[in-house]
Amino acid sequence: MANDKKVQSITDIEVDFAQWYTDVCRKAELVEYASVKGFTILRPYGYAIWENMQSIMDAEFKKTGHVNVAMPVLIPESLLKREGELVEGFAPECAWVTHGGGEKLEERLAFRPTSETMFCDHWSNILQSYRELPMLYNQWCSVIRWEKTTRPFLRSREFWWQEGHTIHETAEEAIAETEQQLNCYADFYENVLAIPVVKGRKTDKEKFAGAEATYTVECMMKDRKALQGATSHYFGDKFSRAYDVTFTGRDNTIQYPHQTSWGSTTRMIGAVIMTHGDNNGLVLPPKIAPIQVIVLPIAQHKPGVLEGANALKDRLVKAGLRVKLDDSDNSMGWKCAEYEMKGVPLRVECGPRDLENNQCVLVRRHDGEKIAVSLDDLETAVQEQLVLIQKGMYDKAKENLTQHTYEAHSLEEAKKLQSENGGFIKTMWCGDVECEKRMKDEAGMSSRCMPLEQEHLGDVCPICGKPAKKMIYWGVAY
RNA sequence: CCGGGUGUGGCGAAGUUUGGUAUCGCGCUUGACUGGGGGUCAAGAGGCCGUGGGUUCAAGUCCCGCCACUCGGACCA
Repeated sequence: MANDKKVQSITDIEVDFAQWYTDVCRKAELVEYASVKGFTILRPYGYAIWENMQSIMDAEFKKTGHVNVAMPVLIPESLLKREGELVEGFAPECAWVTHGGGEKLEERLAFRPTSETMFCDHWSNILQSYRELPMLYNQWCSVIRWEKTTRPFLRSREFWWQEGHTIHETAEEAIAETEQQLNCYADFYENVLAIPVVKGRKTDKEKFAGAEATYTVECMMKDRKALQGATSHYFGDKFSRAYDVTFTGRDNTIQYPHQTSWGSTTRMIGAVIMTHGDNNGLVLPPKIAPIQVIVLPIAQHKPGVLEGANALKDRLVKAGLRVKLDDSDNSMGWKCAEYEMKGVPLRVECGPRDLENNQCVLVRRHDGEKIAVSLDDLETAVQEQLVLIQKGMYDKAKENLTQHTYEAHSLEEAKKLQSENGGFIKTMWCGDVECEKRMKDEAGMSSRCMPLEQEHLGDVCPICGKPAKKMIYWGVAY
């Protein structure tokens, strides 16, 4: 029942995953393409999801002392270029402003691809004493990176995100911040988005340009490809030195603060789509769903029905839920399909027969289960279901992750597992970038991360045979 | 950036081979009947066929250029 195809306008997930994804994005009215390639319009429904994500995350950031700021959108070229690795990493994908008011600028300006440079520049002007540390900043904004291949949410030339930037008196504090924010992301993914993650450290090849260490949460999509969910970076004092950010320490010497940055983007919406979605469209976890409950009156022109349905809606709103009642003249079938496409977690059906029996019918989006409940218990029953749905969605995604994480002891085995099953392949690794490149060339997989929770799978690197240093996850990534 | 594909009402397509009155489905508007899984009927509105040149009595259709989008590859949150 749950897998019955009810929405005809969305390509089947088994037929063409990429097309299915695009169909969902558009049929659920999340995005529309804009007139410049790689730029998308986040439509009200899509933006509402983002707003829910934002408000939950923002509250978490504030709990740990972070404050929001707003930095300029343009970076002078000379400022951007002060740190070599960052320039190398980002310059190729910068968009540049060369003219202002019709006149050519003396120095061209980059649209921010990320804002480390501006935070550093700002700090170099305001920081004086260790007493002012740490500075725990965050900003919600969009950035521009001139990507060649673009897809809604997953890779666009402009994307919305939050970027946290902090400076600390000591390396230990900065490292602790990096870990804290990584855990913040992991918790958000698991508890809010209902997406299980693998927490780990990126290899030098995959880490952020200019970072000392990059930590990541990696998740697995329904097509078993990997998606980098969010990253948290430790910079040491590299940027501080490059941008001359200094403070007077407790011992009255000039010191360089230790820095972190961490970011998560609207890509998380893509992760939700590809983790939970099905052939009927989007499936949203209750915690971020713009509409948690859709109330559908049946035969609404019959006396008492609409009134009954409205009363029911009012009770749920009063209980603190995000509820909508659709009393449009569309047919029942149309409405069911519409809210399934949009991923509304719970549908409440309320018709003449139900009202006669003092009941209504709850239908769960993620598994199609129907439950008749007495109107006496409406609020508790609905709230209970939303909790169960949130958990049910996580469990289902966790099963996909666990089932498709494999262990390999040779390059051949890794190749075979990848081509037959997809998913994550875990192996030991010597730490050599050459082995990483070989895995990419021969098996098509990049390293995802070295999980924080290490397992001992053997003593040697399966690629080169040298002694192994770490257990590492591989996968085909978005 | 390399290779393939596609541009025709809001969306999806047919028509292009062989030049000859702009088609279909969905959606939209108005009204009626309906209503427990994308309802039925009726009447409407909406298109210089991506763009610029050329060939021709005549171009959506043929020729040349450009642009955009899209799918693979390389690069990336």
